Amino acid sequence: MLSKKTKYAIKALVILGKNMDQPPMQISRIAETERIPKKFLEQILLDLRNAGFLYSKKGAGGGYSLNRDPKEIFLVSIMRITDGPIAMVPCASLNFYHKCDECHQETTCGIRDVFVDVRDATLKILSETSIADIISREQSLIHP
Amino acid sequence: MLSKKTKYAIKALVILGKNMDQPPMQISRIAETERIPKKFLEQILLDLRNAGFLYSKKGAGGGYSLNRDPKEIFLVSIMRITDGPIAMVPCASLNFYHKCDECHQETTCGIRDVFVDVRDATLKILSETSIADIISREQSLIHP
DNA sequence: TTAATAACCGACTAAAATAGTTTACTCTAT
DNA sequence: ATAGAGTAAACTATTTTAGTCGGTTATTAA
Ligand code: FES
Ligand code: FES
Repeated sequence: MLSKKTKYAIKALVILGKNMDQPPMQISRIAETERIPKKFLEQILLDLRNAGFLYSKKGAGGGYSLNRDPKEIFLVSIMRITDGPIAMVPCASLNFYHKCDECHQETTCGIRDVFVDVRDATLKILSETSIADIISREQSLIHP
Repeated sequence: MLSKKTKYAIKALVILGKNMDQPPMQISRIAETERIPKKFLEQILLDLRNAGFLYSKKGAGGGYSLNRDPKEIFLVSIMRITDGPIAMVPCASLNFYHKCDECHQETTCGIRDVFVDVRDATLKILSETSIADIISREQSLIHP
């Protein structure tokens, strides 16, 4: 299951993606419109900022805005920041690899072999889908 | 991440799949060979039995064996028993659907739209891969 | 028929991950 | 100066996962 953290992150980025040409938006405003606990969202946006996705400005009139084109922010990158690995077994993870403590020898593990395929299929979609894509998918769903 | 429960379930079914023509195998033997906590494995095998995948026999000389062809036991069915939903968001689950409490209207949700695609890709692999496939993949990995 | 074996069952506990909250600090515009 | 708004670390609560415990029931073999 996707964590709430990841879901909130995507929602925040989508809102900021629709806010591109306007002045920065405050955490409290995002939190209110999406009904996300403010302090929790604060942590999440900070992570995204430290990862380079967001620009932030302190003080009056400050807030957050996207630091790059929403077409270039892909779900896979967000999920790696908020949830960590994409793969369902640690031994199949590209960015968070570690040995499975339950399996004796990973090179001949049939489970790993299957879940590498699952990872590839998932990764293909998540690394092709951007915040801009989510926004345009929502548009298509509203006006079919 | 795949739970240990699911991983243990697959491992147990693989062992039993290799044991098809022999007398039933005891929990304790499976637990020892795969280093799975016995009492935990007991629960898991019981679930698989109640779902109709295993045959069990009590008393001396008893144990567990597969109740059907390993070619007909697919990962998707096992995972649904041990972990529940395949989809990463509840609103995209076929067998364990429920509303997302974070999203206002599911019909126009862009996140859901993407994760339905992810579910389909995952589901395709998991519903095509059987215990027999895992066994033969392991053979291929051992003798390339 | 009794003892041993092995699955069955429900309730309990421990540990880890997730989802937050609290408190205090720093920067910026007015 | 002061109010607005992000930064940061530490703390707490809740939920999920991963087990454990103690006893019951069915089957076989001596
Ligand atoms: S080695 Fe990772 S699943 Fe077996
Ligand atoms: S409705 Fe389920 S992710 Fe939005």
